[in-house]
Amino acid sequence: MEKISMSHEDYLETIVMLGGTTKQAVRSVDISSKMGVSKASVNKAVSALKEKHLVDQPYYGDITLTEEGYEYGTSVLGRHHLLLKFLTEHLGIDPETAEEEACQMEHAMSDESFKKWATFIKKLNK
Amino acid sequence: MEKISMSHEDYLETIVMLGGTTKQAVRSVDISSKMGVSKASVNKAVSALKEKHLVDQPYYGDITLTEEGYEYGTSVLGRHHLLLKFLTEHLGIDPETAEEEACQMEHAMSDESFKKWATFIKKLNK
DNA sequence: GAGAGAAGTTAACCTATACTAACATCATGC
DNA sequence: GCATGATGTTAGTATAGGTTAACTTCTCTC
Repeated sequence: MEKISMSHEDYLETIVMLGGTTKQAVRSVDISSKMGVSKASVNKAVSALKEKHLVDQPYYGDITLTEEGYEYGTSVLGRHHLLLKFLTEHLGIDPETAEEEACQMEHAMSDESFKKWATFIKKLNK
Repeated sequence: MEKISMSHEDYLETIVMLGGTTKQAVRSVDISSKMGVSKASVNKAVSALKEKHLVDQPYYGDITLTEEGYEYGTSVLGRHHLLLKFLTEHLGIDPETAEEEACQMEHAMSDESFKKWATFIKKLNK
């Protein structure tokens, strides 16, 4: 899986958060309001993600994920949840701050490292 | 302390890594080679940091940090070391990967959170 | 089925950050 | 003390990611 920019990772993650899959479509305007960016920005990002075959979207139509896009978005969201859990439950950081920090940190974690994080956190819970 | 961009944080951090303080000057070309960016990029970034009173530099002269710049750079470097230690020693991530990931994550940690991280890691070592 | 408002698109623009190339200044060896 | 190579500066360019404003298309209600 080719690495994409943090910004593009955020778009994929948001689409998954909104329930997007290869079947379930998501509206541009919902991405826009969820992320707090303009409709134009979503349009631009989605066009780029189309080029990379990570999302599909017909002209003036709703957005679905490709297999690869779904996998990518899901993995980003997984890292997000893991980090959020760690920051709040184990470090005691307040939820809003943890949310922000997880949002940044999730982009800096490789698949390899994710596994190690997961193992570590599992052990902590025992 | 006003928050600056990740890129500018990297420049301050690098200056501290190279031994820069309020007294000890650092050369532009050394920042350039350490960071792997062009001399022109260093010049631009340093100019911006001068405007923010985080570094000092006379025309064609070497770079020193202001009190505030030193404090900022030191704190970024501290977060870097903490994360690197955690990623390598506790998660078992290999040093190169850990270095890269710490480099990204360090920008997503507030002072508040840093303290919590430090406390947590101290406990792990007991 | 036509009009109005919501949603999507496009064009033009802005900022941050990088680059290269050309130029200016410094500093060292002879 | 001056030429040359190293260092610093500036100008012009590119790309990524965002914006607003104007336009197109869709959809829902009557």
